[in-house]
Amino acid sequence: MKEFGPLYAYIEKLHPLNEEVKERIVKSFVFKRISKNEFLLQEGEVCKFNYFILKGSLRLYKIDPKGEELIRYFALENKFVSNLTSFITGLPSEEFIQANEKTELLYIPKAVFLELVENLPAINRVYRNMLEKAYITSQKRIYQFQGLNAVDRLRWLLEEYPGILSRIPNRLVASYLGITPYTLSRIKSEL
Amino acid sequence: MKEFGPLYAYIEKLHPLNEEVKERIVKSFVFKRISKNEFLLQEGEVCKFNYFILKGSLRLYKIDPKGEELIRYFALENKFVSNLTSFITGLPSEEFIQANEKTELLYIPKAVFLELVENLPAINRVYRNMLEKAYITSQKRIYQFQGLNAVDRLRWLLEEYPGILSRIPNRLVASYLGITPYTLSRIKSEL
DNA sequence: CGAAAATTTGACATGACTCAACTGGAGTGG
DNA sequence: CCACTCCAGTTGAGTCATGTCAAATTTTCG
Repeated sequence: MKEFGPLYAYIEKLHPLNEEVKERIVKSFVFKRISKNEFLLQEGEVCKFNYFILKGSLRLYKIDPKGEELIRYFALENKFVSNLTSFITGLPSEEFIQANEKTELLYIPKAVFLELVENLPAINRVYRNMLEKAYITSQKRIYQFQGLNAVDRLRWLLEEYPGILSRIPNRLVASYLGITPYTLSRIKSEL
Repeated sequence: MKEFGPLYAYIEKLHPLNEEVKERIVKSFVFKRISKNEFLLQEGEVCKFNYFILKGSLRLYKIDPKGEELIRYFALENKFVSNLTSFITGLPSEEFIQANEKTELLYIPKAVFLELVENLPAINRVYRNMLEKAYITSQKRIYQFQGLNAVDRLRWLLEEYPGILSRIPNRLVASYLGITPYTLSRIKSEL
């Protein structure tokens, strides 16, 4: 089960793991390979899984009334991701989760995950950390939109996600930044 | 203890209350009256309380490098509020919490609150609901910044907080919307 | 290799900002 | 009760950042 290395490493940064716990983890998560543009979640569906990304990347977005894709989050390697709102409440998602590139991940069904959260302190810690990080990330992003112009947002992005421009289509990055692809193209030269 | 009516009502929407639990609540929260512009939390302090607003309103904001006040949230009557990030992590706050007007509130120390969260299902439900709402609100706000222009943001605000313009100084509302007071003044006529 | 999509670039339009001047109301002291 | 001051809010003129649309260029991928 060599795929589990990155997941163990992730968890061990939060809480120590022993062999017994590792075994339960191996039994609970499922490996999956998806291709570029494949969906993990569509608008209107309930998010029933939690995903850990091994390789590749996903984006979370919603379609606005004009039909534009508004990207809220890029999830890269070694991140847990799901639509937390739908995952928590059991209500239909307003967002899509889609692969930007060929992606490998481990996923765990909600019921299994919640059971581990109850019974394994390590996973309880993981969940709490997910919620806290999700919240803190959201707040940073609000301030970024509220306080920064296009150039500074790009600078900020490049610190958070170095090399993202050579990896993710710039039209998607532009959406994430809340600017047009034309503007992104222009400000890249001012970097 | 007639001050507790609104708090009971708030909790009872989430979980039923009996007399015994109400008593514990009365013993745990403290009533406080603060005047306009008074601070509940300053940048650099650790947020050690959770507040429930009975009357009046607060704002949560941070000061950006240019010295501008960036308002992230207005908290009105019948809302719980605190700097969740600092409250949860115990790290110093990057934000201020300040009264917009004369305000009456109930506050509870973190340790007492967490003890109630552990022991009273009603308060456990309250905490979970706070976290979920805080997260969901953040996401809505991200999409609002990403997808809406100044006029549409104002429309959105007036749905969320009807009558806010006659209650909170427009210069603060402008900051919340991420626009200048000049622009706010102009777009109000287009409403 | 060739078609389709992504990116870049130019010309122009426009939404929002800046700065300064003006208006009006709230509070204060005589 | 008036006059004065002090902010908050409004308004006008000019500027700047970003958007729009079309065309040229490059990249991607079947």
